[in-house]
Amino acid sequence: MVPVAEKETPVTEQRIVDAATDLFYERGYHATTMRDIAAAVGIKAGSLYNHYAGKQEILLRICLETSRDLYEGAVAALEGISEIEDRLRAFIVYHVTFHTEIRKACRVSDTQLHYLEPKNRAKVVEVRDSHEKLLREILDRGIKQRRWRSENIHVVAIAMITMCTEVDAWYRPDGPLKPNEIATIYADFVRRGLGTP
Amino acid sequence: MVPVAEKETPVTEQRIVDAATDLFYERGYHATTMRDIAAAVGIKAGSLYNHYAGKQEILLRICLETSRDLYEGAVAALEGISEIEDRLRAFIVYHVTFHTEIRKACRVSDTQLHYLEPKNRAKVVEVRDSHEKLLREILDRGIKQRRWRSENIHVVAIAMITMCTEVDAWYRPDGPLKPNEIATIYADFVRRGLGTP
Amino acid sequence: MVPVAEKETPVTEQRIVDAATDLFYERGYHATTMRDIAAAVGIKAGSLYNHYAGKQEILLRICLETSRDLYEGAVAALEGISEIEDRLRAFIVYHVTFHTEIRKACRVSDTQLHYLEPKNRAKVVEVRDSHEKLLREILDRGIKQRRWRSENIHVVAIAMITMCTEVDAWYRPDGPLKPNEIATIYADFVRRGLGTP
Amino acid sequence: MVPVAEKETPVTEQRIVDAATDLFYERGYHATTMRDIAAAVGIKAGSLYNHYAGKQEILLRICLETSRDLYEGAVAALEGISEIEDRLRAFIVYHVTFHTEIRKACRVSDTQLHYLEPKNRAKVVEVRDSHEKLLREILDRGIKQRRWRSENIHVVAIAMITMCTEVDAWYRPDGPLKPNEIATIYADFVRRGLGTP
DNA sequence: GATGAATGAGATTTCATTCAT
DNA sequence: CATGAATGAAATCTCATTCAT
Repeated sequence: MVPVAEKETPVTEQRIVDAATDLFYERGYHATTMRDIAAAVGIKAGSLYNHYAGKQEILLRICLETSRDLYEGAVAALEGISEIEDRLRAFIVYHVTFHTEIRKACRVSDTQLHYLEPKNRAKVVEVRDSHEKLLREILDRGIKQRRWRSENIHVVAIAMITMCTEVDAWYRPDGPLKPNEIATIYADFVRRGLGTP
Repeated sequence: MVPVAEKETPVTEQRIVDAATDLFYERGYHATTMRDIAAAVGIKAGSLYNHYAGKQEILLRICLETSRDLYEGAVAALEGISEIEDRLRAFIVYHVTFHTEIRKACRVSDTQLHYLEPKNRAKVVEVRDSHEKLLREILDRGIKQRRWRSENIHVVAIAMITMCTEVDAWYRPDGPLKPNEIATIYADFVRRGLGTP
Repeated sequence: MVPVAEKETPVTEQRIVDAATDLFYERGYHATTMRDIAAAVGIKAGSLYNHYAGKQEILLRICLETSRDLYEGAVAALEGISEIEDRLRAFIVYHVTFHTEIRKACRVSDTQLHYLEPKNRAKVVEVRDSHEKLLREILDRGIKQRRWRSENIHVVAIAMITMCTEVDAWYRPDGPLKPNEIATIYADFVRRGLGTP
Repeated sequence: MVPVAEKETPVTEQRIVDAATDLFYERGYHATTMRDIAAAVGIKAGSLYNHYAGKQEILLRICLETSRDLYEGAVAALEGISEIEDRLRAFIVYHVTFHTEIRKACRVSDTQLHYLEPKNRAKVVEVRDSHEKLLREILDRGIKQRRWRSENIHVVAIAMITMCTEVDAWYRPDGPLKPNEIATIYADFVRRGLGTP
């Protein structure tokens, strides 16, 4: 009846994913039942299957979408930045911000990933590999330019990225610090940690 | 028949815990069945109940023992060290080493903790609080002595400890670096990261 | 718009029945879903209910139509034939031919019959009774005329008709024999089998 | 406590198979639920899985056991009989008797066979092929000895065996004829039907 | 101590059917 | 007429746990 029929987003699909994200975050994949998800959406369990083939597919969508958003956002965040230390900082700031802003989806995507069947997991891992490559390229370039200590850079890289990722484990939106403040603190910490040879 | 019956180690109890640790590590608490555990030990599911009251109790034992070992080991590692930077370094080195050496138990203890019933979880959290207090004391003292930047030290502290803990997510015993080498790298990174005001 | 609107064949109804026949034949009534049938027709499950009241009704139509066709065809095939052995032969030839030519519908009608609710099944059974009566009359008349061995004629009758019916279990249109060739072989076999006293 | 501990037959397994046979016979495989079977045995549905991996396995056991018994019994029934017509008669008599005596298992084994998954079905089909070979050998030998009409012997063979098999569709233990009486009638019918060239 | 069998509670999934659009 | 979404009932199967032996 309303004239401006906008592109009708499949709203139920989204509500299911949102509900599932919350529940997987709080209870974990296996401890969350289809009934739980359905109840959170306000439908009956069987109705979920009109939208997703099963529980796996819901988890897959969460993990895949989150990973893609993370990757594509990182690419965009680095665009146009050429100075290597700036690139590293941009990467970290984006990473930390992302993990605080949609922290539940991030946390689910990280901690429940290995409950995906191998085939599905592979799809997600592929995206994540692309993402990790972004960081590695930055670090490698920095090493070539002799900006940082190069010994054990791989270990340090893992430590650093882990630290930034795990922000989703403790950040709370009602805490005293805003996402980008935290991001700055992390970026500073990392820069100092990397030192200069 | 012979009197010299030494303290009979409850060997089956230990084998059950070991098997459960491996399985919880690989599949998670909910995806691991009592039959899985029993099969790994070489007995039947019903027999597990001769040793533990149930699945919860097995997880509880893993989490509690691991947390206690971590805490008590940290206390011991700090003993006799007074200089504040040395204490921090000792704490980190011990923390990282511990998380690499018994990484599966550590990982289970971290990631499966919230599948413990509240009462049981509380027991573990108590120990972990004691452990965290150790670090906080070190940091607080360091700040008083103006050794490090004090702004946002809480955030940095969390970042740091998280990073050291998560070593259990990627460390593999057949990798190129020994636990204490990794520990050193981490300690160095942290020291630089903390900087000086 | 044009007046010549001929008798609009309810084409979808027929396509549904045809698809259902194939599926019931291959998977059985219970293993076939409304979605399967709909997909085979090229519509969605809900649309089936614009044509049939439900799955039962589809099966009912298959069984009832097939039984009626069989019965009415048999009556027609016997028309004008008076000699008793000729009548038996005509009955068998028609029976075998019918069961080869529309073998899937016949097979469904036979093997899935008892998945009809009692009331529906009764409708089909009524038609089948009429059909069986045709054969019994032929046999009884033949016995009166002392054409065949009369001992155990009932058992033999069942054996015979069963044999002719079950042709739908193995006949394939691309086999070496045509329906009426098979029918002849069967008729000959039966005539010899019945023997003469 | 009782001394003469005989070999304890896995009685529950057998009772499950027996109950399932009755139910599959009456309602078909898909219309029979695990609960139905369990109730008939007097246990709960879940307990069935202590004995069989699933519904399939129960059906498989019924089909496989019945087919094997049929085959091995036929081999035994033919043993020591060399005259070709006697062999055919012995085969038919055994076949008919078997299908009347354990008619429910036979009927299930025949009509529900194709609800077995391909792999399982193949196991049963293999046994049935051996069985059919027995008949074919008899017929082929008879043809070589010019005992019977040889034209279309394959069609006649199928018709014959079908007829003998389908006895399980109508025989009732409380009917007027005993299994071996029926068997004799059938054998006579077939002998006459085969005729002599 | 170990075991086989039972159980009850529940999980995921399927599916015929309904109905507003 | 067709459809997408919802539903309720049920089905198969899983699993922690109990217990007699």
